[in-house]
Amino acid sequence: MPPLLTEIPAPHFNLLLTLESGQTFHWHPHGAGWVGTIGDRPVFIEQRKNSLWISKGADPLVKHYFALDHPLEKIYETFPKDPNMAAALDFCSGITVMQQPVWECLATFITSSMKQVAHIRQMSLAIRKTFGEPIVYPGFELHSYPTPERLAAATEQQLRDCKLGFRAKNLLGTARMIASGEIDLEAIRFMDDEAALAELCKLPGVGEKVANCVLLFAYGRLRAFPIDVWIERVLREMYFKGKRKVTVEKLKRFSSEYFGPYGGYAQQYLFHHARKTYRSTSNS
DNA sequence: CTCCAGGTTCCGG
DNA sequence: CCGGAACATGGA
Repeated sequence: MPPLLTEIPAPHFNLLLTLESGQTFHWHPHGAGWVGTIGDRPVFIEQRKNSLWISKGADPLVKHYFALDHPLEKIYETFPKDPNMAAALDFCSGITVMQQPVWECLATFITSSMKQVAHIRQMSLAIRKTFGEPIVYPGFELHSYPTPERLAAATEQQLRDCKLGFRAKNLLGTARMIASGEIDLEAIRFMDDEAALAELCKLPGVGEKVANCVLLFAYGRLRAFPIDVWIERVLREMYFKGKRKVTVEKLKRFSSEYFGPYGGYAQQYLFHHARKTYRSTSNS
């Protein structure tokens, strides 16, 4: 076990569920905990009951990254009271919507289109290893996520070698627009949700779904509601069963109202619940 | 082998 | 405006 750990309180938080909920893709199991990077720092983190034991000095980073200040109990009170939401909450209680570095989150979700979580992880780790800076942690080869400038200087073929396929062109194009200053990720912080969404969608490979993931997982816009294949399935089966001609537009309008001010939380819980229970309950 | 995966973009009607 | 197809790759 790593030396020099600090204990910080984390009531209501569930580290295992949060790391497995498809928000981030680069953490490695280590002993009873995990090793990974937050920004350019190596961090060990392990949960014991209502506490986290983390690398000494990493408190501020960990608290922010895992959003330990989110008032989960109050957030749950805002969820709609229906059987589907109740089942998802029961299954996912303790998951936080994380606050990841913006560029890292954006780049990772650009590579996520039409990919399973396991594949996203492979691509993410390959990009880090190929282009990122080595980060020292005994027993692991950690790397930072490469900057937009670093990826902007890469070739499309180098990115394809990281198994990105057609996504390589999108990630490269986005990295170049950000490195050149054409799009300013920091300026987006000060925009309202609608303007921020539109700005992100100017980037190649970024549509509404990816943009909403970035708004939710990196910009802390907890109302953002990404609709992917899983959520679309859940919405149609749970809330529009048997209805004809339910357009995606209809689903968007419904979910933006129905799930309330913490719609992004509701979405994340519905997503994780559906993904983990689909095969075992729907058919076999 | 076939199907599908935390989509986006472009094209024809 | 709309539905459909192309786009790469690898688990299940």
